[in-house]
Formats: sequence, structure tokens, C-alpha cells
Amino acid sequence: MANQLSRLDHVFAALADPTRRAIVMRLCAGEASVGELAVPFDMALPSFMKHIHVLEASGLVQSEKSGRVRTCRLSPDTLVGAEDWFQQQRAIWEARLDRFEAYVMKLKKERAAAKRPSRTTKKKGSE
Amino acid sequence: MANQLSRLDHVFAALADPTRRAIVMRLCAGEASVGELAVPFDMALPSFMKHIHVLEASGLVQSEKSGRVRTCRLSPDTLVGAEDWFQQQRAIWEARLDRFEAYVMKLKKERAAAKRPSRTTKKKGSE
DNA sequence: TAATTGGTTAGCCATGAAGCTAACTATACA
DNA sequence: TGTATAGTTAGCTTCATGGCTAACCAATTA
Repeated sequence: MANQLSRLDHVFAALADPTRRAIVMRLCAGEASVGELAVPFDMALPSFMKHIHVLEASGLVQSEKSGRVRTCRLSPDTLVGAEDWFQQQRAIWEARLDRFEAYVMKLKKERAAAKRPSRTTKKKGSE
Repeated sequence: MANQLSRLDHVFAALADPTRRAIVMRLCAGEASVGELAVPFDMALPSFMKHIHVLEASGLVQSEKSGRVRTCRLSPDTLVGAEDWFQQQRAIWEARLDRFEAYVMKLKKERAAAKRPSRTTKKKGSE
């Protein structure tokens, strides 16, 4: 559980870099070797490899080496795990908005009732 | 658009820190002052304020000061924007999985047809 | 008006992240 | 067996991040 939380640290940190986001996007379309992945980036290979390592450490990407070529693939569970975090926050936030809306509606109703001087239940006095 | 991308950089970087994620979670439940937000954290106020600034710079949080108290609230659009990124990736990835599954199904079918020596359409020769 | 409260600014330090080059390993090809 | 290919390791810079203290406003409250 605390494990999961610190995993989120690494996932978001990994996704904060545009190079790494691009790699993830590329891997969504299917697996690829390190060399293939590196082509679009104007960067020395060791620098690029660091990004791969960060992605692997975060759990977003897995790789295995066969012969001299290392093939990388997405590890979708981790990606989905991060998405879940947003959905949880949104659930909380939307629930609050709903309550707020209900509250505003109630206020409106009371105001309308207060203004209308006729037969509706009406508190005396204030405004 | 490039603007949007670099915004994602900042949003994910902001969410990579557990303190800041906790702040966002807290603000999902409703607005709060800097002082209130800071209570659960064993951290000097200037350090804490840095986190608030990072969150504001990322667009995740907005704040305004009235009197001497600064009130912070969530800026949900930004949060939703980040969530969108995941949904887009997932769409691509799931589409690929669907194609892959279809491909596997087709393979299975062909294999079955090849093994069954009877009246189904059958390529000659190979395997 | 003096003291308290809530936040802010400035400046310091340690650590880590992102890039580089140079040199190395290990597989594949001729 | 020799050479090219694909990655890897080591070690170096530079800059950003996250924390601190100390001192400083500016509203409230006594």
C-alpha cells in the first residue's frame, strides 16, 4: 500500500518528461527495440538508456534482451493504476460538487419562497 | 498545443511528490487556507509554500488572498486534462490489443482448419 | 498602539536528474 | 577470425528540487 503510493511517485515522475511520455506513447502502438525507440530523439544513446531505465523502474515498461537486442513493451497495469488515481480524485470532487449544487438549489428555493409573499411557508422577519 | 504538452510536464511533475498529491486530494474535498493545508505536514511553512507554488504553476490549484489569509482551491480542468492523456493512450493500446486478438483468433481458426483434414477450405502444402 | 497571526522573501545546502563523452562487452555477420 | 552492430558502464558537468533558517510585511485583535 505504501508501496503503491511510492510507485505513483515514480510513475508520475517518469511521465513528467516529454521524452519518456513519447516513449510510452510509442509503446502503446506496440513493442520495439531500444534502437528503434531511440531514432526520433536527438540524444546520445546512454542518455536515452537512462530514460528507459526510469520507465522500467517506474513499472511502466518491461524489457528483455535476446541476443544483442533489448525489446521493450508497455506494462499496461501500471498505466491503468495511475489513471485510477485520477478517477478516484474526480469521484470525490464530483461528489462534493453534487452536494454543493444540491445546497445551492435548496438556497434558491428558500430565497424564492421568502420573496414570494403569498401562501408558501415563510419565515418571519429577516430579509 | 505545445503549450498543452509542457503543461502536462508540470502537472505530472507536480503530482510526482506525495506531499503535493496529498494537497490535491485534500482540495478535492473543498477549498482551504494555506495554514489549514499545512497542518498535517511536518515541514517549515516556507517549504510548504513552495509546494503550493508548484501546484499553482502547474495549473492544478488556484488561490486568492483576502486579508492575510490565502485560500486555495482545485482547478479541476487541469486535473481532467491529465486524466485525458491516460484515456488517449489507453484507447490506442486497447485498439492494438483488439487487433491482436482478432489476429490470434484468425490464426487459431486457420490452424484448426489446417489440422482438420476434412472439407473446409484448406491451403495445400506448408506446415 | 502593541502584540499576534498568517503568509512571504531571501538565501543557504544537499541531493538527484538529465545530458554528455569515452571506453567496453557481447552478439551477429562476412 | 575479424569487423560491424546494439547496448552498457563509468565518470563528468550543470541545473532543478526539496528542505532549512532568519528576517520581514501586513492584517487582526487586545
